[in-house]
Formats: sequence, C-alpha cells, structure tokens
Amino acid sequence: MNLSHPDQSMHSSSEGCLEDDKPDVMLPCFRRNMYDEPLASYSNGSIISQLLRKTIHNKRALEESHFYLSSSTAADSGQEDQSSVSSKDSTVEAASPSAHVSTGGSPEGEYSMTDHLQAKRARVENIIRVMAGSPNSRQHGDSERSDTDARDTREAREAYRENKRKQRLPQHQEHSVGGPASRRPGSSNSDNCNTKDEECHKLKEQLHSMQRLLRQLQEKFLQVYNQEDPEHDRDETKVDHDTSIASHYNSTDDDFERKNSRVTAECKDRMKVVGYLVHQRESQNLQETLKQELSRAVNDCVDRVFKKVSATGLELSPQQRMCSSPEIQINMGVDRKSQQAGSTQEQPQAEEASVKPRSLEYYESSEAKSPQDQTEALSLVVRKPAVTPLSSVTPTVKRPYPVHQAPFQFSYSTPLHDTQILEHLLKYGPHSNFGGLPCMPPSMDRTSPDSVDLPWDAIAMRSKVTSSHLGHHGRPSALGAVTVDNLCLPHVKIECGELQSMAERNPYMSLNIQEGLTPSHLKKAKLMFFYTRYPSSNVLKTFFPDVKFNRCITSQLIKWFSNFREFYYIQMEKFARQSIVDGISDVKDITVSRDSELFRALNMHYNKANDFHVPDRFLEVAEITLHEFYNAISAAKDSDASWKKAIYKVICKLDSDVPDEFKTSSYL
DNA sequence: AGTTTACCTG
DNA sequence: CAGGTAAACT
Repeated sequence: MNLSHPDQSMHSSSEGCLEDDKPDVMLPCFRRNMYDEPLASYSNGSIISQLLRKTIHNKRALEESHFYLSSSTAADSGQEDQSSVSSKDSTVEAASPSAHVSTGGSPEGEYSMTDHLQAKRARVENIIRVMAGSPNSRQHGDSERSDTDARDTREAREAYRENKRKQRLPQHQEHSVGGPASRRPGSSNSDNCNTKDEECHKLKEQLHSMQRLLRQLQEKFLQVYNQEDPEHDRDETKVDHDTSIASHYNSTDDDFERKNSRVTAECKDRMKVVGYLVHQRESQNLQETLKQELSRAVNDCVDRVFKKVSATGLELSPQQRMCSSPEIQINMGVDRKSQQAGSTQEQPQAEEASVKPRSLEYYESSEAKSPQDQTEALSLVVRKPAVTPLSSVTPTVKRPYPVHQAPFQFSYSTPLHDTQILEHLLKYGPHSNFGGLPCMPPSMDRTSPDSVDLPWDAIAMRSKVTSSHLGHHGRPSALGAVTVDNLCLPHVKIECGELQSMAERNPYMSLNIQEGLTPSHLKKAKLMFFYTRYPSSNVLKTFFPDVKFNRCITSQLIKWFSNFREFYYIQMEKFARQSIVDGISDVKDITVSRDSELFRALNMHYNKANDFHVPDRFLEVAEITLHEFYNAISAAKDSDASWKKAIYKVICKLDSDVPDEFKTSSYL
C-alpha cells in the first residue's frame, strides 16, 4: 500500500490516470500523487518523489522522516529501476510488486529499508554490468549502495529482479540512467531536505488548489448535464439520484439518450463524490433558466413562422390558426412539463404520443378518404392522390427551409384540412388534364416575369395564391385543369421538414410542395424539350419551382432530358437514313413540317395528347438536326465512332428560352 | 472526386 | 423510362 503504489504508478502513470479515472475523483487526496507523476520526469522530479512518499508516510511516522527521506530516494531510484525494467513484463511484473509489498512487513521503516536495500543491491550489480554504457550516471548510486549492502537478506528475490534487469537492460538503460541520477543529488543531502520540504509544501499547495479547481469543474460539468434532465428529482438520495438519472435517460428520446448516455455514465460516478446539495441548487437555477430560454425561442420561432406566412400573402384562416395552435400548445406543454419534477417515465412517451401518432392518425384518415392510387410502374415518378398531402411521406426530414424555422414538427387536426381540400376540389373539379396550357394567349400569362429570381418558397406561395385567385374568378377552364393537376401532387420522399409541415397544414401550400417528380413534371419536361434540349440544372430548378431539388431529383430530371435527346437523335438518324434510302440527294429537299412523319413521331413522344402547340422553332431545330445527320451520314462520317458528337455540338447551341409560363408550379 | 453525357439494356 | 457503364469534363 505504501511505496509500491506510487512507484508503480510513476512508471505507468498514463495507464493509471486512465484506469483510475473514478478513484481520481473519489479519492482526491490520494489521487494527488497521480498528478505528481508527470512532474517526476522533469527537473524537480526528486522533490515530487519525496513529496509523494512523505505524504504517504508522515501520518504514521513523522519522526522517521529524516531517515525516510534519505532512504526513500534510494529506494525510489532502485525501485524505479526495477519497475522500469520490468514494465515490459506484463503479468509477472504486475504480481511481483504486490507480493513484495505483502512480504515487506508491516512496519513502515522496516519494509522500506529492506526493500530499498534489495533494490540498491540490484542496482549496483546492474550498474556494474552497464558501466560501459553510462559511467557517469552510476557514480552516486554506487556510493549510496555501499552502506546498504549489509541489510540484504533475500537472495532469491534479488536474483529474480537481477535476472529481469539483465534481460531488460538494453531497453531501459536510458531510463534507469537518467531518472535516478538526476533525482539523487539533493535528496541524499539532509541540509537540502528542509528547503526541499518547503518546495514540497508549495507543490502540495499547488496540487491542492488544482484539485479544488478540478472538483469545481466537475461540479460544473455535472450541473450542465443535470440541466438536461427535466424531471430531475432532487429529493432523492444520492444513490437513488443516480439511478433516477439513468432511468430518465433511458426513457427519454433515443437520440438524446445516445448523445448523453456516455457522459451521464461518467458523471454518475463523479456525482457520488461531489457535493450534491450545493450543485443541485445551482443546477436548479440553471435548469429553470434554460427552460425559459427554450420556451422563448420556441415562441419566437412560432411567431416568425406565422408572421412570414401572413407576410407572404398566405392568410391563414382562423380555423387554420386554430389547427396549428394545439400543436404549439403541445410543444409548450411538453416544455412546461419538463419544468416540473414529475413522473419521469411518462413524459417522453407522452410527447411522442402527442405529436407523431396524431400525425399518423391524420394521414391514415385522409388516406381512407382518398384511396391511394400510387403505382410503382414508374419507379421514381410517383402518383399522388389528390387529397393526400403526405400519405406516404417518409419521415426522413432533412432539409429545412430557410423561411420556416420552427424547430418542431407541425401537425394539425384533420377535419378542417379535409374540408378545405374538398372545397378546393369543388372549385376546380377533379379534372387533371394537362391540356391547353401553352395555347393560352400571352395576355393570360399568369406569371409575372419577376418570378425567376424569387426563392423557391416565395414562388410556390405566389403561384399558389395565383392559382386560387384565378379559381375564384370562375374560369377554371384550362388553367383550372392545370391547377387541379397540382392537386395530384406527388408524395414522394419528402425531405424538408418545416415547410413541408406547413404545407401539410395548409392545403393551398401543399399544392406546390413536392419532393418527387410526378407524371405532370414529366409532361412538363417533355414540353420544355420543345424549347431546350440541353437544359442546365439551373434552368430545371427555375422551371420546376414546385420541386424540391436534391441530387437525386436533379439527376432524374437530367436523365429525363437525356432520354428525350436519345429518342430525338434516334429519330433524326432514322429519318436521315430513310431520306438517303429514299434517294434524296439535296439536303434542301429535306424539310420538317407539322405534317412530317418525323414531327408526328416526335410530337407523339413529347406531346402525346397533342394539346400543346409546338413552337415553330422546334421544327427549325429538328430540320437542322436532320440535315446534320443527313450530311454526316452522306459523308460517311457515321463510320467514326463519335460521329454524332459534332451534331450534338451543333444542336446544343440551338436551344431557345423556355417561356415563362413554364416557370410556375401552377403551370403543371 | 464528382458531375454530365452518351450509349446500351431491359 | 430507368439502371448501368464508360468516357469526358471540371
């Protein structure tokens, strides 16, 4: 219990610090020695070693201090040599010191004397063996050991250590040489002992203060983590307190638990030592403060969201506000509940039950009213029932919208929402045909040109308002059909959280918020192909404002146009070759008109319903493309593997701007 | 390294 | 139309 431990820890300080983490806190006074260990390797390492031994022994034998100091240093050097030598020996070494201690005898001085003498003897022998390697470092050791050889009584153990030293010498030569040698001067001198004692005392003071600081830090740490324990029961006893914390974290949100369980476990042990009464009082105050701040933040977020909504022109009806309020109250209720020191187990579950299951309930109910007609025929293009805004929404909500910063999920009661959707349906009818759109005269343009640079949500909201506004004007004809088509929105992979939730709460908004690409989008893309064959991703984002773009969606849209091009070029090549086969000798004889078979094929592919007036420019481009193919094939360039690339290069420059009508989501 | 494209396939 | 791949490009 005495010397063996400090010496051992001195050589395995790093391990000891890590392994003895808890004892460090629980036994600060003892742990203080551990803090000394790193210092031992420095210039005043001898002071530290003295301090260590003194603090251990001065309780029992103060009068022996003088003798002890002189001998302990010798023992220190000797034992350090031993342990350092044997540090590489794993199991045998671990057992030997303890056995040594037990046999060392109960009297303090006796044990230390015999032990040190043995160590010194071993050291002398060791020095003799390694004299050539480190001559100067052994000088003091020799003089010290000369007066202790007589007390050596255990030859067997000596031989054991000696062997170990012999084996390990080359590796630890530097340690055994540098450490003890640097430590020895002064420690063997009794005059220096007093001054060293003062140094020791100062160091001790420093250590004490540092330990106090550490304790304070630990307390603060505990307080911080206790703040996150909403239902902290402060009347529990120490042990119950710990268990209650553990149980609470087990019962809380999983994510939260994962984040804090480790720290909680660490804190649990420390809490047993730290004064609870004081820090609990402080932590209570912090807890209250944190909760108040959180509540305020939530309130601010709610206010901002609704302010934003109203500012965008989306006026929530009182009913809608009522719809949203319960959710807010639920959240606030949870917050309030967290302030109470109540039942710990039921709180998180209650929160879950108040939000998520309700949402599911709503989705299920709405789904029942509007049966799901989703088909997987199109793997990524999914149909969405007209009245189901979020029937199969994946809960993986990732991307937050910048405008809506509410940190919680909105949900709302179902009846009002459904009635409003029905209202909307009654206004516009269930027709979902896409036809007639582009044929509308320019005066009927529903979009303002400034919509290009508007943020996504602004466009979405504006377009929604526009569509509803037009609907009120009672001319649902073409536009109405288009708008209703919006009602058949996709319910694919909804990633955004807040705005999506907002949209769910507002049927008008939900018209314009989609995560996936719908058949309507495909239709629109095909029509856009009449204008642009190589749309940039920016163009796509501009003209699909109701689509929440992510990597996947963008790739899908790009792939669409790639497929469009593929078909387009295949047709071009086909008809070009056909022209050659038909014996057409002059390129000028090849024209593309609306009566052309080529155009019919293309129109059948991109405008199947034939309800879109294909721009003349597309006919020109098609003609140019056909000519390019004809010329290339005629020139036998098709023998080249990449003969089409030149044509692509030409065609890609023929893109024209897509009309603004395509920019609005209501155009779908 | 990631994106885009053409090409091929089903 | 989507998946896969390879090449080209950035």
